[in-house]
Amino acid sequence: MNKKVNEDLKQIIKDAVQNMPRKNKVNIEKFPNIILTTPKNSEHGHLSTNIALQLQNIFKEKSMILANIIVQEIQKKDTGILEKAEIAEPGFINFYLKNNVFFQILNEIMSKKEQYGKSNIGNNKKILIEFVSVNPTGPLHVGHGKCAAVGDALAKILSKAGYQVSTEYYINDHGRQMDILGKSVFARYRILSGEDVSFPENGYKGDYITALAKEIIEKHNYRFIGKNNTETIQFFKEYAHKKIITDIRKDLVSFGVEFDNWFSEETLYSDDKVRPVINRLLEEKHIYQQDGALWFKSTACGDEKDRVVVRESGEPTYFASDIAYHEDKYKRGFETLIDIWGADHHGYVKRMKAVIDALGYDIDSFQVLLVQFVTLIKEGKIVGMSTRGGEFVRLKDLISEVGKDVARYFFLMHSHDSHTEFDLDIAKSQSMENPVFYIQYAYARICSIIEKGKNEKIDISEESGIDLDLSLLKSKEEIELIKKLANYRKIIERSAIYWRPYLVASYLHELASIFHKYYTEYKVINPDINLTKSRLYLIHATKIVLKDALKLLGVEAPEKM
RNA sequence: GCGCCUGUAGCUCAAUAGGAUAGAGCAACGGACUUCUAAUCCGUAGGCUGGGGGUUCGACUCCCUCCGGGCGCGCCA
Repeated sequence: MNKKVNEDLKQIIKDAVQNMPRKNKVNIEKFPNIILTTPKNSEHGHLSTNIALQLQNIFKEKSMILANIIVQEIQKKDTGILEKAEIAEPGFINFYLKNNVFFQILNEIMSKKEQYGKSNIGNNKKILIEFVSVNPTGPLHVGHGKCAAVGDALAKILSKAGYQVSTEYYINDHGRQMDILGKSVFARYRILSGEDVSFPENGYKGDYITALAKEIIEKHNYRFIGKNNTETIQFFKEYAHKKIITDIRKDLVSFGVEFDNWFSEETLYSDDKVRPVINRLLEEKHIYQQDGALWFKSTACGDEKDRVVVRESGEPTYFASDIAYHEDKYKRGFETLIDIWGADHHGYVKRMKAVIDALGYDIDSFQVLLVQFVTLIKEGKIVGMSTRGGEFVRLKDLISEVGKDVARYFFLMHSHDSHTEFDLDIAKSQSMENPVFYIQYAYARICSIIEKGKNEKIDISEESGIDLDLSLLKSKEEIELIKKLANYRKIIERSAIYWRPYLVASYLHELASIFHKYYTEYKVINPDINLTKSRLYLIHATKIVLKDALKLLGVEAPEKM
């Protein structure tokens, strides 16, 4: 329900509880939070509260009796929004709202347009979401796609919920992995040129490495043969790195994901940001020396063991960069940091939390969202996805097979917390098995009706609400639809608070479902002109919400299908 | 062995943060197009929520325990 109605009703309940006659003369020391829910079962009213159940222990009185007294108290005055209030076992109070409350929601949607559903729970807080951040040693695969979709949708949802959001991709372009990449491509180059050399044991074996080597042969011929020196390796490294990053960026763009910032690990060293923070932590005794290496005391935050930040060789670890990187995030003014990682990195969470603590920031201001693995199903069988062997399905291929919209929706339709299955055959089928088309179809149907209305010279705009007789919208299905539209803001907020983009996805499916039912049952354009106008107004509002929610997920809203 | 995630209809997943009769989609079966797009709608069937204990007005949800699945436990990133 819209905010004002919710607040008003809470106040009404609160007043009623405070004014109610008390048998046991109990004072309410701590007033319980009044919780209003929208019941699943429409027989339980439009809104419901469990306040009487919560109060029964405080008042030492049966909840049904309390509920009864509260309802009597509420009924003493006209609230303007309530049709009636009922009690139900074992002590719920169910509220039925007046119809004009619903009509106001339609007016609100039509006047606010895409601003409808916007919330301010974020309080303009600066929040940084870092996601994907795949090593630039190979192309993106399907598993990364899930992180990308979740991160991107979350950013949009948080922004709608009133946060000041920035997104970032962290490029690990510093450590040994980059050297291995350079050596891998060089080795492939030499093999292709006919040299009898063995491929490095720990090298990257994917076919993209071969493709890179071929590309270099085309551009530079065989001029690197016999020049097995650091300069050559450096060239191969930089070439491969640049090319892979470009491809990653391209794949992400075609997936509808664009970052506000690409942060290079290398710059942490070139700008000398690592050493100072390590020294500081050393002074503050969060880091100590042992066996010739520097160790960070992550056991302070429940980690299994302390972790090395600078090796015996004097070379800093990846972890050292991460300390500096996260400090830098705070220094840039972000109050909340969200990192989205694949579930295989979960062992890293505790040490990072310990870092945040040691740096002196609130441990809860740093949150990690672990995205569980995706199992890809093709023809009923599981498709292998080993990263090193190079036998994974690329995000690029997935997009070209099923399209951006379907791929994104499939990643977003379930909780990031659960291991999901991605069935390629269902995703490809343009049938009713596919929930994306189901939602888009609802949108297209609405567009089609509005178009037909225009052809018959019946046009509806936001101003027309004043002249309309919305009380004509009284069928169960119409009220259901409006109720769902009214719930939009709440879904955004919950989705933002618990970082669950899938709530928006399932909301969309439910909204589409209600619309489809309504569509089948009633004709929007019908002989009664006033009824037609009111119904057009309703579906127009539905269209606005559908489009906005789809936008949050990064899924297109086609006008025709 | 320790840690994180997970176990709900034949399958894929929900369940409003502890709420009312555990719900959707697919698959199965039976219906609905002369009408704004049938990529839709309606109906039938399908459940000891992995097992057992506990907490309370009330548990899929929280706690303990056991069993199963995924992932991780480097001076790799």
